[in-house]
Formats: sequence, structure tokens, C-alpha cells
Amino acid sequence: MYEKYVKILKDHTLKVTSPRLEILKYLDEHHIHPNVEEIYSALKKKHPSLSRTTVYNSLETLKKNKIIRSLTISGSELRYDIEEGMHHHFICTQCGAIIDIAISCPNMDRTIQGGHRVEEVQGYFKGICKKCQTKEKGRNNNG
Amino acid sequence: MYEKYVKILKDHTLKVTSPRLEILKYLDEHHIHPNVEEIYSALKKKHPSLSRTTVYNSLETLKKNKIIRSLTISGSELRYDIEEGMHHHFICTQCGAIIDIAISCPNMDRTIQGGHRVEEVQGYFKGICKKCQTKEKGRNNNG
DNA sequence: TACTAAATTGTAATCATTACAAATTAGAAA
DNA sequence: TTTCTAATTTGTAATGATTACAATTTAGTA
Ligand SMILES: [Mn+2]
Ligand SMILES: [Mn+2]
Ligand SMILES: [Zn+2]
Ligand SMILES: [Zn+2]
Repeated sequence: MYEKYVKILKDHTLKVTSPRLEILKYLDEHHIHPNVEEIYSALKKKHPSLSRTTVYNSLETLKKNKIIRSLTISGSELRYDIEEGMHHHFICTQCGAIIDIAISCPNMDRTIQGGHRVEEVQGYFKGICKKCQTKEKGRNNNG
Repeated sequence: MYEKYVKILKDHTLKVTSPRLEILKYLDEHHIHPNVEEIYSALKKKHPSLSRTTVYNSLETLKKNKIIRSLTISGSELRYDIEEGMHHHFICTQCGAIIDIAISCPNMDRTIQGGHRVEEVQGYFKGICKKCQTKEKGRNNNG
């Protein structure tokens, strides 16, 4: 069940703790780019002793070890992503959903830009998602 | 002095007010992608009656009218940019500087991605800026 | 099994942003 | 030019995300 996540932590010489395993599992099973509150309240149900601060601490540790990434796309809170492989993100300004955009970009692999050493690249698209466009049309037809 | 900014506001049928003019002027003359606090404290010197809330309100109005853009690159606060023309941004994790990256990207102009309607595109690069790399080298040689 | 550095926990700051109501004012109308 | 009013500005009080910190617990080692 958790072997996969145990391995990840051990490979990074991180202590294997329950909060870390649960957070990894949650992110692995929920590719919705959740914020801290979503992760916390989901895990709190199963592990009532869990502290919000632990979620913050653990996410920070996982991020420093490049096991997960944080997204600044929302502008008001960090969103977390365990998915590997370079991909970009779309945020719907209507429903707030954050969706993977699987495109490759010639600039994504560059390690130097304008003389600056690039360590991370994030491509953000903002607009109205497919689902919300459908709802919009429905409203127009019925209104 | 301010005619240029008066024109911008009038073209958008926005009321011409002192805070709006000063904010536009400040952003136009300081392409450093400042946060609210930087704008506020810079303008407060000349206009002691200025309120921080007004800076927030004005920036929001200018943004809604697409006169300026906000960047979520820092993750902790919004940064503002009046520059026109599509360009991307680099943030230095050492000194915090946010620098324009003048590259064109085939995905920047797309209005649809994965079926989603794209209204805004932001490309963020994170790493160590040119200046901080030089400092780093200096330290290494002298240390 | 005992030890210790690291992790977890809970509470109290802090910081950015928003809510709100009162005072002021830009621009339209008279 | 004066009057009027909706929009804007202002100050203060929430709110929400994140960080600081000290006490408690625990994973991994000896
Ligand atoms: Mn993703
Ligand atoms: Mn810029
Ligand atoms: Zn949507
Ligand atoms: Zn730098």
C-alpha cells in the first residue's frame, strides 16, 4: 500500500513518517493540485491528530527534495503537484479548477535565459475551462 | 507630464484621479514588477493622504481594464507590470528580482488549450539571476 | 533497549488582501 | 459656474494563508 511512498522517502534519505506517507499518497491519488487546506482536511479525517503545521512542514520538505512542486498559479495560495514530467497548467477563473496542459515548449528545457540560471519553469494559462464553457452555453440556450 | 496617463484612463472611460495617475506613472517609470507595498510607500512620500486600500483598489481597476497585469510568480504577493507586448518573467530565488524575459513561445498566442478558452498566458522561470551568479563567483574566489 | 536529532503538534504571530462604512471628489447635468 | 450623485478614496477592522516558536513525540541509530 505505502511501499511506493516509503521508497521515495528513503531514496531521499528522509525519515519515513505517517504524515509524509499520507501526503504523498493523497497527492498521488488526487491530481487536482490541491491547496494545504484540502490536503489537511482530507487527511485529518483518517488521522485526527494531524496538525496543519505538519502539512505545511511536510510539503516544504517534499518540495525541497523535489519530490513535489508548488504552483503559484492561483495567486492567493500555493497548490501542490506530485506529477512528474514537464507539463504546464491551466486555471479556470470561473470554477477555480487547475488542469494539466500536456504541451512541450522549446523554452521549457532551457537552463539559461538571458544569462540567468534557470532551475524551474512554469507555464500558466488562465481562462474558462471546457466544462464551464458548456455550462455557459446551456445557460444561454435556456435563458 | 501626466497627459499620457490621463489619455489611458480616458480611453478606458475611467475617472481620472490622482492615485490612478500616480500609480500608472510609477509603474511606467519603474519596470521592476513592484508589489503593493513598494508602490504604496513610494507614492505615500509625495501624497501623504494616499491610502493603502486605494492602491489595492486602483490596481484592481487597472487590471480589470487590462491596462496592467498582475504576476503570481513570487507566490506570496502579487507583482504588477504595465509593460505591453507578450513577454515572460524570471524570478531570482536569491535576491528576489523579477526580470523580463523577451522570448516568444509558440504556445503564447494560442487561444485554446486542451479545449479550454485561454485568456492569459504567463511563463515563469525561477533560478539564480546573472548578478547573483557573479556575486557567488566572487565569494568563491575570495573565500 | 536507550538515545537523540528530527519531526510533529498547537498556539500565537505575521503578512497580504478584502470588507465595510464614512468622507471626499470627478464629471455630468442644470 | 454651480449643483448633484455615483464613483472613488480613505481608515479601520476582518479574513485567510503562512510562519514562528516552544513543547511533545518519534524514527532511526547505537
Ligand atoms: Mn500538474
Ligand atoms: Mn514584465
Ligand atoms: Zn471551470
Ligand atoms: Zn538575483
